[in-house]
Amino acid sequence: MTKELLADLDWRGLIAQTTDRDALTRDLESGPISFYVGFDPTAASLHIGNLAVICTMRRFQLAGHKPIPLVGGATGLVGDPSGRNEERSLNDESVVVDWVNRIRKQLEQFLSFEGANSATMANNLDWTAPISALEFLRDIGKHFSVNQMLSKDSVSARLEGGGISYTEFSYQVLQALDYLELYRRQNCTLQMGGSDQWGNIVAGLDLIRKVEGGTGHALTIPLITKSDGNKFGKSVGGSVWLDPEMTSPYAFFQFWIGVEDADVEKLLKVFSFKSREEIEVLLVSLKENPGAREAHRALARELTSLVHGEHNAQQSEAAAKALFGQGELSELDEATLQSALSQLPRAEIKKEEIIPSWVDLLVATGVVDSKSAARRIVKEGGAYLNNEKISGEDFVPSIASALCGRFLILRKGKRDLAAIELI
RNA sequence: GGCUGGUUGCCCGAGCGGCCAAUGGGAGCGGACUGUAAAUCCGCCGGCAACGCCUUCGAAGGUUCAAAUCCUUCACCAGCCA
Repeated sequence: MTKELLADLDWRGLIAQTTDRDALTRDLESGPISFYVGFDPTAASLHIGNLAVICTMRRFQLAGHKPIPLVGGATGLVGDPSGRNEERSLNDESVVVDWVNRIRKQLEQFLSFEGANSATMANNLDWTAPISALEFLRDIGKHFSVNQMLSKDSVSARLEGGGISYTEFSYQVLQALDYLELYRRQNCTLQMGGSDQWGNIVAGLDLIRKVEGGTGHALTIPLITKSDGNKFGKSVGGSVWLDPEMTSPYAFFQFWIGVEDADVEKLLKVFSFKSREEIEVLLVSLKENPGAREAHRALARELTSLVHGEHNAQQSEAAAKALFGQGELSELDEATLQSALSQLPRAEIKKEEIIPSWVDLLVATGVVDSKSAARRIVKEGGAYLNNEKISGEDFVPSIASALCGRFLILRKGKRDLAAIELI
C-alpha cells in the first residue's frame, strides 16, 4: 500500500475532515481496505461537481484499496437535505430507476472492475426495499436519537429556514444504514464524500458502533469553489455534465480551457493524476508565461480524455485549434472541417429549402433559446458567420458562403460556436 | 388548534389598485481591453408574426373599466400563543 496516499491528498487539498487520522493512516497502510462513496440519482448524469470525489476514489484504488461506488436507488427516492435550504420535490420512481442505470454506467468508466482490488457496484435499494416500515423503526430507528438528528447541520439549517419534511429528515438514517450494510457485507471501513456529507457519514459510524460494536472511518473532501467564491462547475448553460449528450466533449474541453488562471492550481491538484513534479512544472509555466496557457491545456486534455476518452479529447482540441485559429476557415480541408464541426452544437437544413436567417439558424442549433436572444446578439455585434462579423437582424447566409459547399459556422460572441450542415 | 406575517422573474429582494414586463443587487450574455484569463469600463438581460400583441408576481376563484397590489378558499413557510 502506498504510504503517501494521505499525504498526497493533503498536498492536493483534498482532505476537509477525517475521523481519527492516525487510525486511518494505520489502516490504510496495513492493507487494502474497502471504502464507499454514495451518489444519489438526482439527475440523468453526474456532473463536474461529482468529479472531485470520483477522482479521489480513483486515487484510492490506484493506491491499492477497494472502491464500492454506491448508487442511491433508495436514497435518491427520498432526497438528501444536506446543503439545501429547500425541500426537494420527489422524482418519479421510474425516472429514478433510469437515472440509477445511467449513473452506474458513468461511474464504471472511472474505476477498474478487475484485479485484486476490483471495484464493486452497490445499490442501496437492495437492502432498503425489503425492510418493512416496522422493522425499520424497531431495528434501525431505535438507535437514533432525534435530539442528535436535529443537531446535524443539514437539519438544523433547515429548521431555521425552509423547514424539512419527515421524509428528508429520515435521510441520514438511510445513509447510516448503507454504511452499516456495507460494513457487514463487504467489511467496508471507510466512507468518503463531499464535506456536506460529514454528518451523514458520522451517523453511519455511530450506527456501526451501536449495532456491531465496530469502527470505521470518515473522510470528506472540500467543496470545490472558484477563486471568486462561487460554486465551481457551472458553465454557459448551467452544469457541466459528464454525459456527452448533455455536455459535448468539445464543450467540456472548452470549459477547462476557459477556467480562470487563479483556479488552475487548485483544479490541477484536485483533478489531475499527474505527479506532483509534473504539476509543479505546469504551474511554473502558468506563472511565467500565462499567455501560453499550457497548464489550462494540460488540464483540459487530461480531463476530457478521462471522461470522454482519448479520441474525443484530441478531436476537441483539434476542433478548437481549427475553429479558433487565426487562419482562414476556407483553407481547412473538408475532413478536418467535418471532424471539428462534429464536436459542435449543430443543426441540419435541406439545401432545396429556403435558407433561414442567421437568427433562426442560431436558434436551431440550440446555442440560444429564443429569437430575441439571437437578435440581441446581432444587435450587440457578437454575431459571426464563418468568423466574419455580420450585421442586420435579418441577415440570411447565402448558399455560396457554405464551406466545402455544405457547412456554415455560426459564432456567438468570442467563443460560442455552432455548425449548420446543408444536406 | 388560534393569531400574525410571508410566498415576486435564474438567485436575493423592492413594489402594496392604473405611469409595472415589474426598482435595485448578484449571476448570466454581448462589446472594448487582453491571453479562448482576471480586473475594469459600456450595453443587454420574459416571449412573439415586435412602435403592437401574448404569458409572468404560490394555486384556484371573485371584485373592478383596470390587480403583483383588494376579497374568498386552498397549499407551503416563519414567528407568537395554546
